[in-house]
Amino acid sequence: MNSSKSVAKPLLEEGAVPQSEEAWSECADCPLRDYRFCAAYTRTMPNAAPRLPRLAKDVVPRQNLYRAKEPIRQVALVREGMAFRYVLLPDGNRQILSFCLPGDFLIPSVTVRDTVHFSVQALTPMRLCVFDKEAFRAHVAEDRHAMMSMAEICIGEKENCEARIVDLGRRGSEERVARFILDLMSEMQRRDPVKHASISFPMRQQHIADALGLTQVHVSRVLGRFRKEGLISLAGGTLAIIDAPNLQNLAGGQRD
Amino acid sequence: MNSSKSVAKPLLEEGAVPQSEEAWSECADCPLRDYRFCAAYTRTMPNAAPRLPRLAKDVVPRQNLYRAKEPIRQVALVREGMAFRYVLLPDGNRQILSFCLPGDFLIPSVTVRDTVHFSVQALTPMRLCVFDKEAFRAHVAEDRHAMMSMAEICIGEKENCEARIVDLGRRGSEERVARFILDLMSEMQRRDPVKHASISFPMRQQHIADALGLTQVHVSRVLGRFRKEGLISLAGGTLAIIDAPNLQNLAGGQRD
DNA sequence: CGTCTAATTGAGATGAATCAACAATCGTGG
DNA sequence: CCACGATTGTTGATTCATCTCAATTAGACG
Repeated sequence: MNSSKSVAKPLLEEGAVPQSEEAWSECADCPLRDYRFCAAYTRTMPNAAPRLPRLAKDVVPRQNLYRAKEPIRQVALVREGMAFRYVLLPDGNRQILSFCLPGDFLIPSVTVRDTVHFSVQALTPMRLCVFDKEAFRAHVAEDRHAMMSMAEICIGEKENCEARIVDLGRRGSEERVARFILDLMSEMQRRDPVKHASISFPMRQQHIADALGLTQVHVSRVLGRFRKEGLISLAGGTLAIIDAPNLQNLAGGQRD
Repeated sequence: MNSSKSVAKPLLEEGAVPQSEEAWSECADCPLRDYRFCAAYTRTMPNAAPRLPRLAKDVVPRQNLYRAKEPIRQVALVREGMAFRYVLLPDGNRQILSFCLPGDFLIPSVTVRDTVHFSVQALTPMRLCVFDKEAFRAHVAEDRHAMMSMAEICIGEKENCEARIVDLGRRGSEERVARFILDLMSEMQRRDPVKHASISFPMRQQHIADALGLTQVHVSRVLGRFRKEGLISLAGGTLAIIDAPNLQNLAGGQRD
C-alpha cells in the first residue's frame, strides 16, 4: 500500500545554531503573522526580540516528518504547504486523521506529550518554522498568550475530531466528500481572507479516501458525479466550487 | 428517535450557597481521590481547605445535563455513574462521541469554551461534583497542577477521538464492538485498580450502535455471536469478559 | 516517447442497513 | 404478587451502499 521507505530525520540537526536574527525578520512579511500562535508569537514585535528562537526548514512531498511513537524532537509549525497526520494499521490500511495547513502545528500536543500515536507526512513541498522543544515548552509555560493560544488550538483540534467522528459514523459518502471540500475551503479562507475562486488542492483521491473511510475508487465516482452535476471543478491540483448552494445541500447543511 | 423532552435545568441553582465544608470532607473517602483532576484538587488536603468550593448534585437517568450550543453554566465532574456526549443530526440520527465515566468532566473544554456543539445526557443515576465556572477557571489559571491536569485531560480526550476515528474509518463491526468492550473495561480498571471479573455495563445496544456508527439490530447480532462463541457474558447491565485473548484477536490487537 | 502514477469505468461480491415480526425484560400500579 | 404496557433485544428476509477486482485511460515527467 502506501510505502514510502524514507527514514525520518530530525528536522533540526543536533547542535544547529538557531538563526534567530534571520528567522525573526521573516515573520514581518509572513501572511500568517496574525494567525493563532503566530499572533501570540509576534505580539511584541517589532520592539522586542522574540523570546523563542526559530529556525526555517524546507521539506519535500512524501517526506516523513514524524513517525508514530518515536520521541518528538522539535516543535514544527507550517509556514507553507500541507501535511497530513495518519495512522497505519497492521493490515496495511491507512487512516488519515487530519491535514496540517499553513499556521498549524504538525503536532500540537507536543506541548504536553513526548510521543504521539500517529505519523506525519508532507503532502506538498513545505516550509516549516521549527522551535526547540524545551525552549518552546518553557515559553508556553511563562507566556500567558502563548499558553492560551495552545489551549485554543488543542481544543479546536478536538472539535475537528468530533466533527469527523460524526461524519464517519453517520453520513454517506457523498455527504462526507462534500463536507470535506467545504471544510477545506473554509479553513483555507480563514487563513487567507482574500477571497479566491479556487484553492490549491494537492491531495490525491487516495488521501481523501483514507481520510473519509472510503475507497479511492469510490471517491473517484463521487467526485465524478459532482463534476458531472456542475458542483465543482477539480483538475491539476486546483479546486473550485461552482455551485456552492447545491454542494451545501449535499453536505447536509452547515457544520454548526 | 431519541426524544427526551425534559428541559435542561442549571445543575447549580442561582444563588445556591456552595456547601464547602460538607463537600470538602467528602473527598477524603472518595475512591477517585487520586485520579486526574481530583488528585490535583485534593493535593493540599487535609491541611488546607480547597481553594475551589464544590457542590454535590444528583441526577437521574436520561436527564439532559447540557444541550448543544447553550451557554455552559457550571463545571461538572462525575463522581458516580455514567453519561454520554452526543450530537443529534437534522435527520434525527444520533452520534455518540464518548462516554463520561467517574472522574471525568462532563465537558472538559469548559476551561476555554462557553459553548460546545454536543449535548450530554445521563445514562445511569449519577452523583456530580459541581464547581462554579468562573471560580474554576480562576483556580485553573493560578494553580499549576490544576492547569497541567486540564491540559492532560483535554489531550487525552483528543487521543480518544483519534482512536475512534480509526475505528469508524477502517474497522468492521466485530472489530469495533470488541474494541469498545475492551476499551471500556480498561478505562474502568484504570479508575478502580481492584480487579473485578465483571463491570457495570449500563448502555443499551442503541447506545453502542450510536457510538460505533452501526445499527442497534446489527449490534445485537454481533453481541449474540460473541456470546455464542463464549467470548463475553452480558446480561442485566453486567459485562464479563470470558475469553480475553480471543476477544483481543477479534479487536485486531492492542490499542497501542 | 516511454514509463510511472493517478484516475476512470464496469461487473460482481459483501457487509451492514432496513423492514418486520416476535420474544424477553423491566417497571408500575392494582 | 400478578398483569399490563413500554422498552429492549432477537431473528429472518431482503435491499442497498460501498468494496473488490480488473481492465483501461489519462496525466506527469524525464
